[in-house]
Amino acid sequence: MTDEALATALESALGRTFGLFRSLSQPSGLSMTAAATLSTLERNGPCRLTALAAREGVTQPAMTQLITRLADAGLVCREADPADGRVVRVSITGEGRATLARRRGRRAEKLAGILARLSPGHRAALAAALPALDALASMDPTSTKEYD
Amino acid sequence: MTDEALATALESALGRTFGLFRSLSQPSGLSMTAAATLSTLERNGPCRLTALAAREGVTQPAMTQLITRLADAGLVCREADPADGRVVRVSITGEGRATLARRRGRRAEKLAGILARLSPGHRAALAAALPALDALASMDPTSTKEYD
DNA sequence: CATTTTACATAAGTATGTGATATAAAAAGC
DNA sequence: GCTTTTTATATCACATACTTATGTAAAATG
Repeated sequence: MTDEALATALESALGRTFGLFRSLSQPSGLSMTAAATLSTLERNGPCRLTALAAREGVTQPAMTQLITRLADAGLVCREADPADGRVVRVSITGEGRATLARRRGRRAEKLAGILARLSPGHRAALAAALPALDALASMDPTSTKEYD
Repeated sequence: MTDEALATALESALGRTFGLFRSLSQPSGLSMTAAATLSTLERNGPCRLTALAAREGVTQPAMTQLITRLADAGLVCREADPADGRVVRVSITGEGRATLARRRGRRAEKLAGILARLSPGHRAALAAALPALDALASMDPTSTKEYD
């Protein structure tokens, strides 16, 4: 399978999972961007605001606003960079981790119910692809670095 | 790996790919929900409005408005059901298919650039998981039918 | 030290979602 | 057959989370 064919098929499949993925959570609660941002912070540690915006595919003002909301909710913490007075370093708080864990538990429960209806072979294939999906999720869309 | 562990890991990985996935398209153009809805219509054929809403994880009013916008843009077509005067059957138009294909091409090109930076093993794992991802994408979040 | 660039904030507008409710057709009860 | 209830969609008012354009202050550049 060519890279181009893989990319096309993957774009299509992931795009179509979007609705299912959204239906895992009640409309109240964290937005997709908020959850993804918290996840990124949990996984990669403190991060600049602009880098977060690029990572999550939103504009810088959108990320400023999101971080303001998350900070007001106590889920993230903004700190000044001692070496550069312009930058804001954002990190996840304990409460942020706890919120994320609770959300993940609730969503995983629903997702498990859906996965149970897949064939065992499909479940095994998904399990085998987890490291690759994780690597894909960690890619920086702007970077040109090779091999995750 | 237990089903619960798979669900948790998958929820996390897919959630973190969200930002990358969004960054594949310019903010103008189809919204994620619009693209996913068109994809569903392309794949599954004509569909009731309420069924589409459930499928895409949005409320019925949201789907009514989305379909109105898509119909105004000529990407979908709403028809009355001859057998039931209440239902609206939505189908994708040729222009809808063309729009979707163009979008898919542009996004796949960007995604291919990102996939190229993954290890060959990871790419192979993703390719192997495509049928499973596709089956997952086709699951109805509300149904209880077994084995996709 | 003036100029440009970079990092973030603010403001105003827009798109897209929600909940509550209206309408009209079909199904159900009796 | 005529209410009553349910189902499918539409409409309305409002909330949220984006966008673009622009402002401000710190750092880098010449």
